[in-house]
Amino acid sequence: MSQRGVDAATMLEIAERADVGAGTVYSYFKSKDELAIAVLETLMHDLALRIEEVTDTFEDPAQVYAYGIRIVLDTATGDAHWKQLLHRSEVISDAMFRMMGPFAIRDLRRASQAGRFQVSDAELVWRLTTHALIGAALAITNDNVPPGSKNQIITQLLCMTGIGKNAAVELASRPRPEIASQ
Amino acid sequence: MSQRGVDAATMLEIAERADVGAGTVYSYFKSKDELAIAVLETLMHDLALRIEEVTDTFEDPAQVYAYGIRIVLDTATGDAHWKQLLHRSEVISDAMFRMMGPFAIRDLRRASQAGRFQVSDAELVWRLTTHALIGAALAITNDNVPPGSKNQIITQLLCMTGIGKNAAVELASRPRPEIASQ
DNA sequence: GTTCAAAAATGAATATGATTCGATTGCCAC
DNA sequence: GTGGCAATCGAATCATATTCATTTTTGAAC
Repeated sequence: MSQRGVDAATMLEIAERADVGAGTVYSYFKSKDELAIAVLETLMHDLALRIEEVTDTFEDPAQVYAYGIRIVLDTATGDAHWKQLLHRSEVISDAMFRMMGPFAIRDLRRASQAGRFQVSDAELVWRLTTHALIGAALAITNDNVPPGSKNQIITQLLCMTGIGKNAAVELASRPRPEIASQ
Repeated sequence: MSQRGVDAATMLEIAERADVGAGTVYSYFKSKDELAIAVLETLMHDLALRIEEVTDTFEDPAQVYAYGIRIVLDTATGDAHWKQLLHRSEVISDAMFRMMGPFAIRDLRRASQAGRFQVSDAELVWRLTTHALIGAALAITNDNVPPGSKNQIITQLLCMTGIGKNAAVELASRPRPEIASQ
């Protein structure tokens, strides 16, 4: 249903692909925007779960967080579905804040308790991070930032956790296990 | 021309306000989007110049940067024109990157040379900062983040410059001279 | 198996608003 | 005055999201 991005597709195309009439979509979603948000939320939640599967075995809670945001960045810049969505960045960022927030905020707190991060307001840090991350993904997609800067992007975002520059660099460059696809 | 936000207004309203025919706008701007971008760029550039006026007298280059992003946050959350524009955050962020970038990136470099910041890629830091800042402004406007968090927002963003947590807190809480209005 | 009311689905019609374009106007050089 | 060029106009076009009167499906009751 989100093959080419909800925004790019017309409601007619979406309805056709779903094998329903044009009006039927509206008995499931109040508006096109709401449909887009629902698709986004599904996408986000799925990715969050796949990340959890991998980070389950990590020792360092700071690494759980770092791995998560890196995978989001990789997915947002690599996956065709996501690329289409990127030009509604405030909608994406918000969906990300809500769907992945429970995990991310938990990790920020855990890592703070473990003395790795120094985050007093985890919600705020996560809010800023989502916007910056999606913005960075958009910039890479538009060739405004080279894909090779991904490591540095993650490093900068980790700096917001108060971990300190050197530790951030180290954390961003740790090897990353593959994530389950789809 | 941007009384209520370019996006909210129809092209007919815009044309009317400018006392021209509906089609005439298109001899100046290729599309509504291009018009919105032009308005945005003007807004950004004006603000950048007004900020320069104040920071001209600052001693500490780090404070120049900190003051600038704080004023942008205040303006984006306080000014009616800006609020309307916020829900196209990727467009705003991009205009901000381009129009205020020359100043901001200069300040990031100056402060780094002065040993206050530790920024290796000023463009990247500025890119992330614009997205996070506009995202934060949107969050405040939508009551997702209390306006009282502004100081902390600036603190977190300053952390991306590698200045360190304590120095960031201090920098964000310095008194701020008034800026020229309009 | 038939009946019928409620629920779900339909898609043609509506509404909104960006964009186009042929006609019109204003302007200037000669 | 006149020809021609550029700017301007706004009605017509086009694209799409959304609505809603009608049709179809469902499933409970007999």
